[in-house]
Amino acid sequence: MADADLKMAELSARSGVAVATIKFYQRENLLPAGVRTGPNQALYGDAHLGRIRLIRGLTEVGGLSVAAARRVLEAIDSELPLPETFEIAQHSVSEAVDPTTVTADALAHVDTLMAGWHVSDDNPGRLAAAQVFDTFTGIGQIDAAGWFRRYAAAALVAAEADIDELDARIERAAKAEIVVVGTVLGDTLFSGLRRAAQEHLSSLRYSAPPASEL
Amino acid sequence: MADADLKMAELSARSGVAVATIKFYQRENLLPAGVRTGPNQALYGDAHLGRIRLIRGLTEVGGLSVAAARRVLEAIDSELPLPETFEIAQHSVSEAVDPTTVTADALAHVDTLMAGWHVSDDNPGRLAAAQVFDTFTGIGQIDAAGWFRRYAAAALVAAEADIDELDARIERAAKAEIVVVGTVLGDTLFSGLRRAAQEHLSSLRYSAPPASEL
DNA sequence: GACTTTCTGATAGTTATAGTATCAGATATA
DNA sequence: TATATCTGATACTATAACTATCAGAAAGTC
Repeated sequence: MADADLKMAELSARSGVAVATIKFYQRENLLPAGVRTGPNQALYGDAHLGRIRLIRGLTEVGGLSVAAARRVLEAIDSELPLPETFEIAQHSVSEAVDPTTVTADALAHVDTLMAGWHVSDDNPGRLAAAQVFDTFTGIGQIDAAGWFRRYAAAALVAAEADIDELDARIERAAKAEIVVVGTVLGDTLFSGLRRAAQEHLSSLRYSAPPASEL
Repeated sequence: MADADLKMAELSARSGVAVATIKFYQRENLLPAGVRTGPNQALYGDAHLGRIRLIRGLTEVGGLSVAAARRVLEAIDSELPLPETFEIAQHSVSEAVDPTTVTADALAHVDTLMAGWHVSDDNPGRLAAAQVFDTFTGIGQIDAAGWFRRYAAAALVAAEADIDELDARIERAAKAEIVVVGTVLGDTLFSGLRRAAQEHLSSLRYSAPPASEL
């Protein structure tokens, strides 16, 4: 597919994003400038269209702020080693948790869930999970049915899928993009599928099955 | 534990939330007024402290907006049947997806993942998952290692844990709270644990294990 | 019992985010 | 030639989530 040579108005029409918003993304360094053909003319290609779609996916679907989207896009564009790209993506999907605000008890419980896992003490996910534990117990709830342990099992399944999907890519650019997209959109995908699964399981458990299934 | 009879300054100190912010939550109907002891005096109890902790958990840990937090708190306080409370919680954790913006292809793929599940066509999670699929394919990525299918399996594990945790409660108030907290904080918990699992698995796969483990 | 502190609800102001809108000049198109 | 469209720069807007100030009134302190 050859480059489409789009003008700004066409780029806007095809992406469904307003011209002023595209200019805003350029100002914010999320989107490179077009190919200049004069002091006030420029052309855009399929790469720009794809980038706009990625930006909207990260912000609208993934819930990233524009600032966070800029950080992960820079990580994709850079020639950083993959583990660094991974780390930037991980830090961008949620705010950093101040380690002093979580209790030692919560961290101990989370570490029990992750027994046998090789996870560094300052892994942001470990702290976030501990924060959930503190909130849970802080409002007087207890984990009566192994909720935390079973979420750890689910997380392991998803993380295996993430790593396998990464392994299926050969080029660095593709790997970097899947790291970012998988990290950011994985949370959205999971929460959507979990909501569907909740409806399924609660209808199974609390409703009488239709006669045809008896 | 008897009611603590806190004044505003003490409530603020114990919760770690500024007085002006607590007043803001009262204005916004997230937090009930205290027990009046005069035209410009009032006392607060443990219930207020717990409610503030719940508000902060929903907003800071769960990422809910104040408006969304108000909706789920109202659902907890109401005498609505549990399925309705569930639905309000589900709709509050993420923005509604316009069904006309997702492709039929994406919906078909998502429905394949959920084969055998009893899920209504307008389940918000089904639409959110389809939106992720569209974003994924829209930037030219393909699902090379069964990423979507494996996420569906993980979601089922988590949803089972959710339902079992709900079943472990007897009183309506406790059930309503766990429905909301589980729905809202479940996403945060999963994403944290997934990030930890990613570090674990990538260290397993890409680093030489220490000599002691050989 | 005077004096200082703290309380109340009401109102107004602040900061950050994510765009939108307008403009002046220059270029493309009919 | 006339109209439409482009460029970058600048200014404006809307919303969210607080945060600050204020005028009484009550509480605590000596």
